[in-house]
Amino acid sequence: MNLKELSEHLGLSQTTVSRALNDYPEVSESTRQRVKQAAAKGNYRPNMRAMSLATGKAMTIGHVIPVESSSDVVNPIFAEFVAGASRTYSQRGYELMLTIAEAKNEESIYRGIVAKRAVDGVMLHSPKRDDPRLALLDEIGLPFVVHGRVCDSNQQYNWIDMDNQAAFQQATQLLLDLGHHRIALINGQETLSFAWLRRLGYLEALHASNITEDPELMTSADLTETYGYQTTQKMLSRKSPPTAILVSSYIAALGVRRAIGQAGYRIGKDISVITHDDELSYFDNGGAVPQFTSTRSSVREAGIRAAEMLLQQIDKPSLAAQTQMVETKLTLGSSTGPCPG
Amino acid sequence: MNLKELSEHLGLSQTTVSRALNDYPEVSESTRQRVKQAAAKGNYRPNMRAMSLATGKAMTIGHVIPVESSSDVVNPIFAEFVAGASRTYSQRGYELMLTIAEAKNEESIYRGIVAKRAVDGVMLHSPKRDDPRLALLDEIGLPFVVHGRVCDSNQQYNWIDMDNQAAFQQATQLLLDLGHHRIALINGQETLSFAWLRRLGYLEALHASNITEDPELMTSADLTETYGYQTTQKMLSRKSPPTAILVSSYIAALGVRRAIGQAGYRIGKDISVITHDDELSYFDNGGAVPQFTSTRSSVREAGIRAAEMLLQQIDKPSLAAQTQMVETKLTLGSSTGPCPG
DNA sequence: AAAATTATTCAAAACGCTTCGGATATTTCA
DNA sequence: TGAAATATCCGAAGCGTTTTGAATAATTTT
Repeated sequence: MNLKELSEHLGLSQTTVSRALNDYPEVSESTRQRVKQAAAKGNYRPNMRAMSLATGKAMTIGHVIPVESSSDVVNPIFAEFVAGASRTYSQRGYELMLTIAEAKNEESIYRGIVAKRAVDGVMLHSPKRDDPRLALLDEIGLPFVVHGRVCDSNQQYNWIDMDNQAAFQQATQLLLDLGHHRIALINGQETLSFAWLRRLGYLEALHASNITEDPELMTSADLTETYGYQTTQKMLSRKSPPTAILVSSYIAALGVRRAIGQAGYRIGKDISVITHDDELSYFDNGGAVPQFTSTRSSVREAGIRAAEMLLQQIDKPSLAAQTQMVETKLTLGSSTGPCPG
Repeated sequence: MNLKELSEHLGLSQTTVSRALNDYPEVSESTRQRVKQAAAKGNYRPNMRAMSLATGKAMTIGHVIPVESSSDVVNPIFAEFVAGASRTYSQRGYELMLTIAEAKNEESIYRGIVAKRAVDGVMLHSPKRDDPRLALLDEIGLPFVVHGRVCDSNQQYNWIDMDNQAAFQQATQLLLDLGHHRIALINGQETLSFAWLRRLGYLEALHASNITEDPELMTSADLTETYGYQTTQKMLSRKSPPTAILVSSYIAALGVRRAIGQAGYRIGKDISVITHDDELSYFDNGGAVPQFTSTRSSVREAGIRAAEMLLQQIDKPSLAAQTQMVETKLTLGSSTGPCPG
C-alpha cells in the first residue's frame, strides 16, 4: 500500500492525503480523520526511502563503534549505551544504523555514510585524548555528540560525560582516608579520554597527600576480566603489594576479585577494591550492601540523554554546542575497609 | 556531489555514468575508467535513499533485539553476534539497522519496518520454544534468519545454531564420568529455545545413568552474575548440596565462582563447574589450562555466518531454507575434577 | 450582492538514482 | 560495398514521497 493507492482509494489527491497524515493545518478536520483511519486500517506507512529523498532527512542516526583490530574486543558498554539511545530514537521516529569497524577504517566510514546520505547525525564513541574524528566531523559538517570528552581540543562540540577525574579523585581519597598508601590503578587504555582523566583524578588525590605514584602499580589496557586477573596476580606477588586497588570497570574488577581470592586474601579486609560501575544490566552491583564499593554512573541513562541531545542539534542546527555532566555516585560496598597492619 | 553534477562535469549522460559505476557491460572500458576516477576524486557515493527508491532494495538488514520490560537486561551476546554480522554486511555494501525493543512491542515493530520499506531482511534473536515471530515474518514475507531454533514448529526457515542439547548432554556426561551424581543446572530462561534444549541434554544424560533429576537443583532465569551467585549460594546451603554445577553462561558462572569461593569451597576440587562459553571478547577463557571447563562456541562466528546466510536468501529468494550447525567444543579447564568423597 | 478572505483541495515539479527503449557510430559479414 | 550486427551512448520514465503554486469552494466583509 502506497500513497497513490491510498489516495485513490479515498478519492483524494496525494497532496491532501500526505498533508492530512503529517498534520498540516490546511486540511479539514473531517477528512484528516477519514484519511488517518484509512491509513491505520490499511497499515500504511510512508516508504522511508521515498520520504527521505523528498525531505532530505535520513531519519537515521549512525553509531560507529571502533574495534582495535589487534584485540577485537567489543566494549560491553556499547550495548548498554545503545539500549538507552535506541529508545529515544524510536520515540522520535528515528532509526539507528550501527557499524562496528576497525578503528583504522573509521575515517572512510564516516566519509562514506555522509556521502551516501545515510544519516542525519552520528554518535561518537570512545573518544581519545586527542581525537582526530572531531575535526573530521566538523569538516564534513555532520552533527554529532560525543559520549565522553576529548581532552586536547579547543573545538566546541556536544558531549555528555561523567566526571571521571572527580570520581577517581574521590575514590582514591576514600582509600587514603582508610589509611591505604599503596593504591594500585588498573585502568583502561590511557589513550582514551576516560581512562586518562581517571588517572589524573587518581594522581591528584595521591599528590595532595604527598604520595608519589609507583609506576608499577599503574596499568593500562583493554578492561577484560583476564586483564584484571593477571595484573592483580602480578602485583600481589611483588615484594610490597598494594593494599588497595582501583579498577576502571566492573568486568576487570571480577578478575581482580578472582586473583585476590586465589592468593588467599580477603577482599575488603586484606585488600580493598573500588571499581567503577557502569550499571550494566548483567552485573547489578546491588543488594543492601553491594559487593563492590564503586563509583557508579548509568551508561544507559547517558545513552538516553545523548540521543536527545543529538536530535535537538539536528532539529536546530543553529543551537550552540551543548554539554552535559551525568551524575556519578560513590557507593559503599563490602570491598573496602581500613588498611590492615 | 550527485550524479547529475558528476555527469555534467564529465560531459556524459547520467545513464552512462550510472552504468559505468555499476559495472554494466555496455560502456567502454576507457570511459568506465574515466568515470570511476572522477567519482573517486570527487568522493561521489550514490545517495542511498535515491538508490533504494529506484531499485526497491533497502540495502539494510534489521536486527531487532528483544528486552523483557521487567528485567531490562540486554544480553551481551548480542553485541558479539552483531560484531560478526556487521563485518559481513559492510563487505557486501549493506547497513545494519538496530532496534532494541520491549518484547511485547516486537510485532508492531516488524510490521512497521516492513511497511516503511526500511529493510530487506531481518535477523531473529532469542527464539522462544514456540515463537510467534516465525509465523509473523512468514506472513509478512520478509526474509529472515534465526539465531537459534524454534523447538515447536514445523515451518521451514533459515537458522544457524549450536547443538545445545548435545553440548549439555556431553558436559553432563563428563561430570557423571567423574563420579558426580548431584549435578545442578543453572540455566537461562527456559521459555527460550536454547535453554530448553540444554535442559533436555542435561536430562538425557542423567536419565541414561538412571538418575532422577532434582527440581531443586534446576533453575531458570536471566543469566546475570547475581543470579549465578545467589542460586549457587542457596544450593550450597541446602542439606545435600550439589557436587557439580552446569551453568549456561560465562557471566553467570562468574557468580557461581564467587559463591563457591565465599562458601569456602575450592572450585574444581570440592565442587566442579562447567559453563557454556560464548567466547565473548571480554571474557577470554584461555590460557594453557582455562579456568573453566566449558562447552564453547563462537557467537561472533555465528554472526558472520548468519549474515552470509541471510544475504544469500535475499539475493535468491527462491533458495530453499538453509540450516547450519556451528561447532561446539567441550574444553577441559581447571574447574572440574573427580567427585570428592 | 459583489468583493475580499479564508478554507480546502489539486496538479505537477522535485528529490537522485536506475533502467527501458532508442539512437548513433563503429565493426563485421556476405 | 551494402546490410547486419555490435558497441557505445543518450533521453526520458519511473520509484513514492513532499511541497510549491494555483484553483476552487465556502465564508466573511462591506
